[in-house]
Amino acid sequence: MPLDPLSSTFAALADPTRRAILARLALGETSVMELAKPFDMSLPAISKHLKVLEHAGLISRGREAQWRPCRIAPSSFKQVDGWLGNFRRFWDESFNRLDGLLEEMKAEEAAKAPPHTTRKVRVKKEKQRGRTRG
Amino acid sequence: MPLDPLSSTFAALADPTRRAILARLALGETSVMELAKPFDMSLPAISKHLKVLEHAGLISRGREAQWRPCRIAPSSFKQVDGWLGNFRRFWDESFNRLDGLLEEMKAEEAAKAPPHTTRKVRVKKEKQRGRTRG
DNA sequence: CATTTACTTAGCTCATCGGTTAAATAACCT
DNA sequence: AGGTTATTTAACCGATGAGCTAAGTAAATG
Repeated sequence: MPLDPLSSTFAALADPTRRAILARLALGETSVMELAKPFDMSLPAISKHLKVLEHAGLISRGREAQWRPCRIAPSSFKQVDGWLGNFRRFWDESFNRLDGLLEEMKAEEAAKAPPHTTRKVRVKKEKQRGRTRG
Repeated sequence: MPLDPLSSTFAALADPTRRAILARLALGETSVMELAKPFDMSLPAISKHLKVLEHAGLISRGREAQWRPCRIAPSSFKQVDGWLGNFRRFWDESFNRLDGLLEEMKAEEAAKAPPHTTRKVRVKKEKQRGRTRG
């Protein structure tokens, strides 16, 4: 019984070899041989890893003569990011819209009031770092 | 030999029960009993899942009388998000620089109307993080 | 056609994982 | 103290996962 897509994807990402393969592929499409080079591991092992990555939707594979070039496939990454988004507010303080609005209001206010509010402004800027929606 | 932190975290996320637990915890801190309720599963099983989540740095646990309240812990989420960031350009079109510049230009153009002094800053941040609200 | 190159499949081992039940621990409540 | 409630630990089991070697497939090349 196959796992749900998100589970397969996370499972695929839970292996350092596979993450290293993805990191290499982020630099561009390449062959299995090329991908295998950095690892002290048999070729079949790499082949399995690629199968796992493919099944997880993290890579796709083409055919060029005897080579099977691999490349990053976006969709599963996107899904992981989407899932992670449900929790973003826990670490990205400025993610929350209310927070964002508040910060903005403070900024507006601080923009009028000069020097003694500097500290507050700096705090605000730090919180705002990473705020991407609004 | 324990896995590297990122591997443990991804491994922890690769289970639907554990992701459901996290989803519940996103609504707020709660007890093991409460967390176990939705699942057709023994309590020890849940206890194990929580141990995995804790070891993965995804939750932390307190002590209140006989309860061990669980809550989301931000750090590992953050790390996952950070790792994912290396690949964001593959699915988030507005992440890449050219696109970002384009967005900025558009924003500048559209800036005739709205009365925000902080506008420019916000656009810039958006470009940096590469995420815009669609 | 035979060989080389690039991979994949098959079959094995061993460790880990997700689940179980039964028993242990811990704190509260008569 | 004795019991109830909340949770963990122990011991086990079947399935899966990551690695191996050896053999199989597929396409270019001598």
